[in-house]
Amino acid sequence: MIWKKNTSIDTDKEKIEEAISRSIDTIYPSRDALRELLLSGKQISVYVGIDPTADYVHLGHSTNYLILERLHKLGHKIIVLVGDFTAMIGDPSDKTSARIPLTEKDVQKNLTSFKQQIGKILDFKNKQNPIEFRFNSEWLAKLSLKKIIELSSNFTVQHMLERDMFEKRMQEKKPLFVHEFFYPLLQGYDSVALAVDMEIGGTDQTFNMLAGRTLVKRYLNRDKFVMTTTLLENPVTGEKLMSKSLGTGIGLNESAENMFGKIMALADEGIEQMFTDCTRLSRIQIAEKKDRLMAGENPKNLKIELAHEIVGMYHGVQAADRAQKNFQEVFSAGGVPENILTISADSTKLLGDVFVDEGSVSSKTQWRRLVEEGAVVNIETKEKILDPFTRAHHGTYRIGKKTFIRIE
RNA sequence: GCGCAGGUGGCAGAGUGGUCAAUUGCACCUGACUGUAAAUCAGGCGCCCUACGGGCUACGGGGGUUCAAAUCCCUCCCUGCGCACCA
Repeated sequence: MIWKKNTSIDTDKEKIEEAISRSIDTIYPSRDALRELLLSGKQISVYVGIDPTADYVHLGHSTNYLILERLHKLGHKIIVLVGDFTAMIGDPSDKTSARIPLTEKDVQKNLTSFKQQIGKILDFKNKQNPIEFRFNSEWLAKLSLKKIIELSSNFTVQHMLERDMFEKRMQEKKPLFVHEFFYPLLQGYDSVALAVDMEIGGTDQTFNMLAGRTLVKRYLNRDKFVMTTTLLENPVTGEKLMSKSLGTGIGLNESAENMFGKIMALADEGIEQMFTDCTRLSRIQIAEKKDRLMAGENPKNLKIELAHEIVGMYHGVQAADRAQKNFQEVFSAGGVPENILTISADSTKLLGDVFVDEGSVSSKTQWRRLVEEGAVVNIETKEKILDPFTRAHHGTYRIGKKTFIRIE
């Protein structure tokens, strides 16, 4: 890969500071060293790895891309590495991650969706300094057993076992498979193959990224920087905030209305972190928000601004305006959303069957429960549905708090 | 290879012949309260049946014993621990 050496590198102090101080947990070897490198005017290459087994990108991931965006704007080289080969092993950091061989088609499909979502943050159209996409199967699939053995010889079993996840599983006497040791090894080798200057990832990736640092030092005799970013968590319970398995994630491709609503449902305590990690507001602007909170302003206002800001990033300002208006009308004032699912049915059918067939209700038993709980209301007549065998008359229905369906 | 202990619902983890569709915690759903906050409280949480009742499918896979099995027996698969191996 050849790129122009004279790509202009921005060494603006404040911009650099913004890029290396925000949403960051730790920088290895040190923040000072990184600052110095960025101030030197040299172009560095930075990569972030993505998992091609799913096309789910949520607000927690956006943190990394916002940092990459800042670095990209400073003129640095950005590489997105698609872990199509490592996906076959499954990252031990996340025990739910799939260990399935993906077809090329799956990968391409997920990648297209990924680009579409991340494209709202990163500028994939920049021609002067294009963002590069690489696949680690390119080099990992070709590794010989000889090379693999050699790679393994860079780490001791004790070193591997130091990893939190492994240590914990040892202690809990849970299975720990040999092939799982290869994950950090192979991810580490990615850094060598790409010959990058820095890798960015969540704190859960620390071990894997540091393995890369070790290998880069051995094979390329260079210092690879590792930047770990903070994970969004519930400040009260410490629970991961954006968890697929816990169902708390806010996906980047969700509708403006859903996204707005989910952000409003987050705990107040997380407002500041959300502004820092998920928006482009400057540190100064965020400090102002914080001051208002401290001064006793209703957190709801700040949260609305947060939701508006974030929805605006992914759906545009107009959609954010609409989502806000919609939110205030529907939930604050008890109205009905503008765009609701409309299905046609006639009264020869039972209302419950219509909803189950449509998918809003998971089963007839569940439907019966919902009716018994008083969760189903015909909004037009303001009447609760009390009989599970009510026929599907025309009208607008609300099931629970969030589901609205109109029958024509 | 040998021995011992295990494999239960989305996860964790009880239950060791009928009262088990399976205690409990987390997650989830609904209601109350609210700012659709969060926290809290109450209820629910396999599926089907116009149901204070009935049926079907489920406790790693397969087979068996029994009127009756998640629970007992056989077998296969998987995991942990210990021994052996490490000259």
